[in-house]
Amino acid sequence: MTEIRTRFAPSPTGFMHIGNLRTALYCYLYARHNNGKFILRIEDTDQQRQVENAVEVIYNTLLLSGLVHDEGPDVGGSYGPYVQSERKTIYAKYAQQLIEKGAAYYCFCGKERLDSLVDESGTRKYDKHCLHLSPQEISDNLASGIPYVIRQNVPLDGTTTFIDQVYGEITVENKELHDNVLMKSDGLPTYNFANVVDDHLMEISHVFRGMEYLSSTPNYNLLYNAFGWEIPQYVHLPHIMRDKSHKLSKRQGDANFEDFYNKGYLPEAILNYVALLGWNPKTEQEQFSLEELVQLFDIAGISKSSAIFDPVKLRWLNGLYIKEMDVDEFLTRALPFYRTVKTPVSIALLSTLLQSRIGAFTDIPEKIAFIDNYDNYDLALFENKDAKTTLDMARQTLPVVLNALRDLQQWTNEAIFSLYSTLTETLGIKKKQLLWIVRIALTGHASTPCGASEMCVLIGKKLSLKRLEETVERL
RNA sequence: GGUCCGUUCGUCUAGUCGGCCUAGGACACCAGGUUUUCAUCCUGGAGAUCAGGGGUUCGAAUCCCCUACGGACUACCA
Repeated sequence: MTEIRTRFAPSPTGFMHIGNLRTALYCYLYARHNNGKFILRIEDTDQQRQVENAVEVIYNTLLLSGLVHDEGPDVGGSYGPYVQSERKTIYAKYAQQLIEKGAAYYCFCGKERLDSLVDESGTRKYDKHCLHLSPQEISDNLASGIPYVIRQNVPLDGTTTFIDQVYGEITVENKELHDNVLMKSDGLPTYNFANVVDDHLMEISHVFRGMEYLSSTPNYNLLYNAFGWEIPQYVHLPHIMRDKSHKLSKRQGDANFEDFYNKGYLPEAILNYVALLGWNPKTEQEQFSLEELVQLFDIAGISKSSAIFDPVKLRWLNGLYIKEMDVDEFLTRALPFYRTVKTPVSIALLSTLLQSRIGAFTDIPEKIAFIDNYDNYDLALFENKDAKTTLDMARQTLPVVLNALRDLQQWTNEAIFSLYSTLTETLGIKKKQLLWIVRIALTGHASTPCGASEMCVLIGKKLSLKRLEETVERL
């Protein structure tokens, strides 16, 4: 059995959006699942659309997400070069072969003539005008330096059939196909040509790509056949949508890997979520490590219909991963987001409090803003229907609590909490009531990611007492 | 316009060769419980007549046909 070889072939035109990432993931999973090779190839044949640093973005994304490639521009391999712009002479050679076989031809038509071919529906189909040029005309044109392209010569009759691993058997009439440009006038190939040559030369066994290529696949097969090459297995993937009728686009900004990463999403969570968008693992499990995904991945589980990207579910999954992180790791990731806090607090405690309460690390500044934001809070907060607390109750309770806390030697959560417990008895109120009142006095907020004793530990004895004094004063 | 592809809860989906589907799970939502408010966690609820219409069949979300809607392609972009 021949080796499984998959390739991720992005063009360096900007960010790595979620759809791209999923294609890379599936390529990776399929290759690893079958002990095959995962190859990275850079498709940079369109010089106009090149974006500075886009290749670095690709490397970085693959690196961060753990999708390690076996061959590629940076790691080498025996099928190189892995950058299309460096394979120029290869394409030229094969294009020549195609011309000799009659499967392609020179075309000297200019823009004006091409535009004149547009029909009433706005479609422009090339009329094979240059196919009928005499050898003499062709060599004259070539000699006089008239710009040219090389076009595929698609048969006028017959049909082309292929089997896609996701969509099944697809048949198209050849007369519906266009004589695509294979080599551009700048000497570089189009995707329509380069992908065929490269996939063959790199011995790619399974071609994973977006389903936008489904309708041009017959063109590619005609090319494979003209060369006498074996056609690879096709795995066309449904699109990931922003909403019911819009594809996720690079322009949208927030749908790319780097942004999510920078917002504090974990690569494992992003990968996990993306894997499940359009693929079903045949279990009801929702959380998977990359290794588990490798184990389970199966083309049969890929769905045919497009999926809408749901940031809410990604967030939930990310929260799950965050809760499972070990404390030190959490602390490291969270630290940069603590900078906004001016009040000195216990970072370790803050982290344990936060870990179960955030869906992404960028939630932190907002979640901890209450620490600094204390002055002149609304005293009406002491009135709570649920706990049945009143302002009066606060007036009587807080001075007692304040005194008791002043005398407390051990400033730990346990000590403080048990102090509260004893005080409820001496004051004759419910624990829930005391805790509510004290927490309000310490935080000035109805809802905080910590309780009345945790807050004391968090901001320390000095500040705790100061805040309580302030509140007693105001009451 | 033409060609190709798709259509199950708001969203991601299960549903292999028609019967166990009075359509299952997850997110989101709602309610209750635990908890030091919040969050976590636990329990429960609501939510799809399977796009619509015709067939085939004893029986269809599952097979066939038509219609509608959505998407892709129709570039010297990939």
